[in-house]
Amino acid sequence: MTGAASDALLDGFLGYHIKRASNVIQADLARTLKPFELRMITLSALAVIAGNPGLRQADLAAALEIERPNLVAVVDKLQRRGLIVRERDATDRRAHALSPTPAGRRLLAKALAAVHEHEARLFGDIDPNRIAGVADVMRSIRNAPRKPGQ
Amino acid sequence: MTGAASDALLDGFLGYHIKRASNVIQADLARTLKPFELRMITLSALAVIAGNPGLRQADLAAALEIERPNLVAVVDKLQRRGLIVRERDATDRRAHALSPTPAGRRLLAKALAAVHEHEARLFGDIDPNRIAGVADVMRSIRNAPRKPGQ
DNA sequence: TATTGTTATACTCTATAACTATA
DNA sequence: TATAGTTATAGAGTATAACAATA
Repeated sequence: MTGAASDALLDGFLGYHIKRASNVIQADLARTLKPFELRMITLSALAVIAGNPGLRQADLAAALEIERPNLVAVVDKLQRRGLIVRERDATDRRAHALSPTPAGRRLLAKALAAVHEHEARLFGDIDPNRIAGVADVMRSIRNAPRKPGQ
Repeated sequence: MTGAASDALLDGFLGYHIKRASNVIQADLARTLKPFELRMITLSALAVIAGNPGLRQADLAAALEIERPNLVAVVDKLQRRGLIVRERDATDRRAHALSPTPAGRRLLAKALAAVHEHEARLFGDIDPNRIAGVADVMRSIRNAPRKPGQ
């Protein structure tokens, strides 16, 4: 046997299709964000900080559903680049309040515009109503009951 | 600022929603497949081999769109567990022909049944017509024009 | 006692260059 | 020259345990 192989046994699984599409999107987005020296997670963090100035790292981690330890390097990088400021919370000295700098807001705006172009390239042929429907399904998956860890 | 943070700046991006859902699915699927000692990629490879007995590794890599080097360990593992056989192709001695063993087919059937339960848990509340529509969109994303690498 | 941020660590996933053996 | 499979390697992404400072 040689040539194109069928994935018929996997075709009935939505998770398989989502994973395949997610890989394509991730690879294309990485190239799109490279000129900005941003990655998907760094951009997401910057966007949530810009949309919620003064929030704590724990709230950011919860909003993006990433583990707190994995956020440290991301926030460090944004701070070192002068895109956000990290200040001690006056009322709770354990917490760090995160806010975007003007430079952070400017870079975010440019990067989001590039992501728009990237999505237009990848999703441009798809009916906007279908896209909205897909987004709804993705949101409901996020809220679905999950298997408890052992 | 404390408490739930908004991701409003990211809400308009389909890629963001797909990534978030994909993470949830991946985590739940990993727990589902743990008793079988399979991961998403190992199961996918086994399923494609079972659906295309005798195919070459290069064809398997193309079918799953993963790099050839990353397939080696996956195929090794399946072979060491006696789930597939790897034979030299008679007409092209460079190539390896991959086929499932009876044990491989049995484990695949059990694992696919578990994945069905996992998808019912995650997607059970979603209208089947919408699920089919989402799968269509995911397939079209796979075929979308991509940014060339630098 | 519990929580915030952190360090250390490990495992998985993905990508690239270079090698070997065959064609 | 080109292709199939492999080795080595590096970079991201993700998860868990444990610690210091603070509540």
